[in-house]
Amino acid sequence: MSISERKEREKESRRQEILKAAQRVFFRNGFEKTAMEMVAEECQLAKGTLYRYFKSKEELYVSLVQDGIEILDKMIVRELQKPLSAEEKLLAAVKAHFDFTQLYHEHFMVFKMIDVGALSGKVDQEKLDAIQRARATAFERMKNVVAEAIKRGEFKTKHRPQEIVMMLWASSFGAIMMCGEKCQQFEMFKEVDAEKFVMRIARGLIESFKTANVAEEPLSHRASPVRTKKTDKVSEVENEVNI
Amino acid sequence: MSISERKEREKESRRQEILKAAQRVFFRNGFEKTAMEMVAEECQLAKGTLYRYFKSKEELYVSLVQDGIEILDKMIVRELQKPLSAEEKLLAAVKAHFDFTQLYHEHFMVFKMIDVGALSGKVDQEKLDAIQRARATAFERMKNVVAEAIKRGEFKTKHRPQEIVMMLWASSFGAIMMCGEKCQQFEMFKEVDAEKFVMRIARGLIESFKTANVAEEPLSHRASPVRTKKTDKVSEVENEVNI
Amino acid sequence: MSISERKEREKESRRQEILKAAQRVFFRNGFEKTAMEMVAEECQLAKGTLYRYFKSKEELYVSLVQDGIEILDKMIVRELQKPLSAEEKLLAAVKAHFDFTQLYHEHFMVFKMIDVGALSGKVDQEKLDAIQRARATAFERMKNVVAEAIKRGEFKTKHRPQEIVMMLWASSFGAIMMCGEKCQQFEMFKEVDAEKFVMRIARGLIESFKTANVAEEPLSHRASPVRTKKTDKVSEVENEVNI
Amino acid sequence: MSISERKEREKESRRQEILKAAQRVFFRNGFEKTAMEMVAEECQLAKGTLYRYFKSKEELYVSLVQDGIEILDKMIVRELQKPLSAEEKLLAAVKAHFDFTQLYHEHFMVFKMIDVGALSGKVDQEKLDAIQRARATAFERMKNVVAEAIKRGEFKTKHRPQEIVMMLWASSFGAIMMCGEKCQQFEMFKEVDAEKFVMRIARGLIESFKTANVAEEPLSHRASPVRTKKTDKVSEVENEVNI
DNA sequence: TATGAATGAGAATTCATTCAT
DNA sequence: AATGAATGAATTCTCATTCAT
Repeated sequence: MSISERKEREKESRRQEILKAAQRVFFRNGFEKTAMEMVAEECQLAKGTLYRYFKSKEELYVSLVQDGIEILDKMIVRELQKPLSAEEKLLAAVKAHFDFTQLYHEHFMVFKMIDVGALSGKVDQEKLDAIQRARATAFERMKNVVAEAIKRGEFKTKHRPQEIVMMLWASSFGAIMMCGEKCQQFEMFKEVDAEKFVMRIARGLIESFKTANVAEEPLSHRASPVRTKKTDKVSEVENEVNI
Repeated sequence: MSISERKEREKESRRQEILKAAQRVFFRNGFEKTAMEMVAEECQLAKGTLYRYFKSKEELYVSLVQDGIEILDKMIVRELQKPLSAEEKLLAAVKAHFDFTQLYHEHFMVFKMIDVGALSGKVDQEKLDAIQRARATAFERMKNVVAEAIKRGEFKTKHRPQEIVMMLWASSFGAIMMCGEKCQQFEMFKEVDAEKFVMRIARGLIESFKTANVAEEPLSHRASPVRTKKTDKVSEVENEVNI
Repeated sequence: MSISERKEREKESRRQEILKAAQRVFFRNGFEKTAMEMVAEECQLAKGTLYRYFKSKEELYVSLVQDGIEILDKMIVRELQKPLSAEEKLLAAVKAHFDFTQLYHEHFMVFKMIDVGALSGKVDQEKLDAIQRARATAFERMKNVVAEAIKRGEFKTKHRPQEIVMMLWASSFGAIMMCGEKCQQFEMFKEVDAEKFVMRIARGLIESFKTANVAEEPLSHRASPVRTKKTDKVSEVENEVNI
Repeated sequence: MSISERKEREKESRRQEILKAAQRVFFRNGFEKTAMEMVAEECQLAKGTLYRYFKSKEELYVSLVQDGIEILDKMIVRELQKPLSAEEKLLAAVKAHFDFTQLYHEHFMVFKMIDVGALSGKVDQEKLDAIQRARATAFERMKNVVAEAIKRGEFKTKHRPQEIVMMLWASSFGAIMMCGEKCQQFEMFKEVDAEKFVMRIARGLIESFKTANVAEEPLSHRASPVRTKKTDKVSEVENEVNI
């Protein structure tokens, strides 16, 4: 067995090497601007070899994501298992999310591309669904933490636990994204300490769940879309704005 | 003069037509998957003609972004000019940001996708700078609103006005993005009313600027980077996580 | 109009040029061994240009066939319209078929590949069907000739007209193929005069339709397949044969 | 010796296994669309192993052909040895040819597809010569049968024995091919009983060798090629045809 | 002897950009 | 100014063959 075992392990380790290289290259250039040739060069292999391990460029890319999700999930779950208050747990989870993005910067880039929808159509929906499911796990745990906090009276919010987690997640995500190196939207974000920035937002938000200061209305049931004047004519837009 | 004037106006209007078409197509397909041919078809012009108005695909794309930013900027500034409290103004600004994304969905898509890094060299730096400047305007106005609020004691935060705005902006951005149709990350975001969701986050955050409940530490001067153990070896990562 | 007309004509003539070049190259090398690059070189165009006229290698190839069928069809129909006896008409049709294969050698190659099944799966079935239909026309006319000959007593055969034409066609086809330059099955075929060879077979066969010498049984309704001992084991085969 | 003998036998049997597998796969997909990997899988061996037995893909393919030819040859010769009239022998030979194509369908497929020209350089000339020689054997015997028939007055033809066999062979080949499952040329061939169809043609042709009804001119020495107007200009062709 | 990982030349196709008309 | 035919570099993916183990 040891012989086939060793081969198996070698094969896996080669797979990992490719993933590592792919990470670096995809990160530097983005999905579209990365050629398989570049990945091959990065890991000192021939182009064809990549296809022994991943059946297409997309598959390679998505594998990156799957690996990443598992890591993120573990990092968050680990925090949630610690004996802390709900607030502390949630903050720890946000911190884990943040740490993940810093430690595994490249993985985060890949997430972002998915979130931005840049991959839909390019990859088997099946595979994307699998990622969705994997991603939901950490989310589920956080929901439980919130549910208990509400039950215990630690949180006074009228929102459903799921909504609480969504708010936390969405704002952290935005914060992390804005502070990212590649995000060129605003120069000024370069000046802040990303971690503190993210955590401050989370704390602020959580505070609003503990007190009953903020007027809360139900968030679900997407009432009526604001988007009444859907238009794509630039000129009309201009007028509208100027009035 | 009237003859050259008319020509000028015609030229501009043709430019706008191209931009409109480009918007639609870039939105539908993303930057990479959009061929100039497609844009040409969409606006019933020949491919070659596009190059009379925009010197490259990238330039066309960036012009789209610039237009969008200007619109967004105007929408925000308009709100800030209204006679409201600081909190109300900020909420109105967030609302304007949200409305923009709904009204000018395509423009927002284009924003999200932009990776300015990939454009340098392909687009005049001048143009890129113009975008940065445009983006900064609304931001600046919001900063002023916050500065006054702090001065008046409406906000009790220790953070600098700029940081307040950044927090607001980042979390709104994250919220809007997560609720976007193309965002594949979590199904559950489809269930919420995007506007209420975004505004609830903003209100929660602003609340934390008004009270002094949240422990605040300086955000700026990225003290020491968290990212000490930068690594790209997936296997090591596993270990790290499991301990 | 003359301007767009001229352009139209130029476009068509360019298309024809490509077809001509493709014919030569596909003939020299066969479908699989022909690279688009080679076709491009042959007609002094860039690779990409080919794709303006034919959307894929297969499409280019099949277009060759379609053109060829039309020509063949015309050649045969022309013969059938002459005021001749049934026998003479059929012989003239066979001769036309033969002439076609000599004059448009390349086209014939393409037919052969279709007949051999080398294309199925590679080209839209729809397109192949269109070819079938086109091909059936000449056949239909020949059937009518035979039908009349039988009615008039010129032919004494008990077979249906369709079967007569099939026999004639099949044996001519085999003869033409065997005499083909590329057919390496037998050296000796190089020694005969292809035309005489083909015509001699046709005459012999037709003779057997005129006299009632040959025992004729119904050809239709594929009775029971001979293939009882289907096997693909080479070794068993050997044994079977040796006994 | 027994040990090296056993080895030898094992080696040969392994070779046969590979051939069997190759047959199946080449038949299913054709030469070009068959990857060595597929053959390897089919016979549960590693790709590299195939190269111990056949020095290239082409060589493997040609070996298949060679095997097939030998089988066909044996089948025909067996018939010719029976105590029958010349006509009966020839018909039996045609029947054997037909049976071969039904029994060893895959082999026949391989025959049909072979384009020996494409193989020169990739396969030992020696091997190609062996094939030519193998093919000639059955042919030679049939020639002898015909020669005797002519001498005995059973056949009244003026053609040389070789030509008679060629005619028989070519028309049978065409008939068999047209009735083949993969032949896309004409739907109608599906309706006939292939065996009866082939045999009817053969009988008709042989009949014309027995009587002196058909005007016979020498077939050999390809007098003057018909193909005088060799052209590859499609447009000229059109004109030619329409006149 | 058998394996199967690695190779790298090569093929089809796309598309931004140019330029003659 | 507008056109759209032509270009050819670039990209993804395949697969026959080799070779270290």
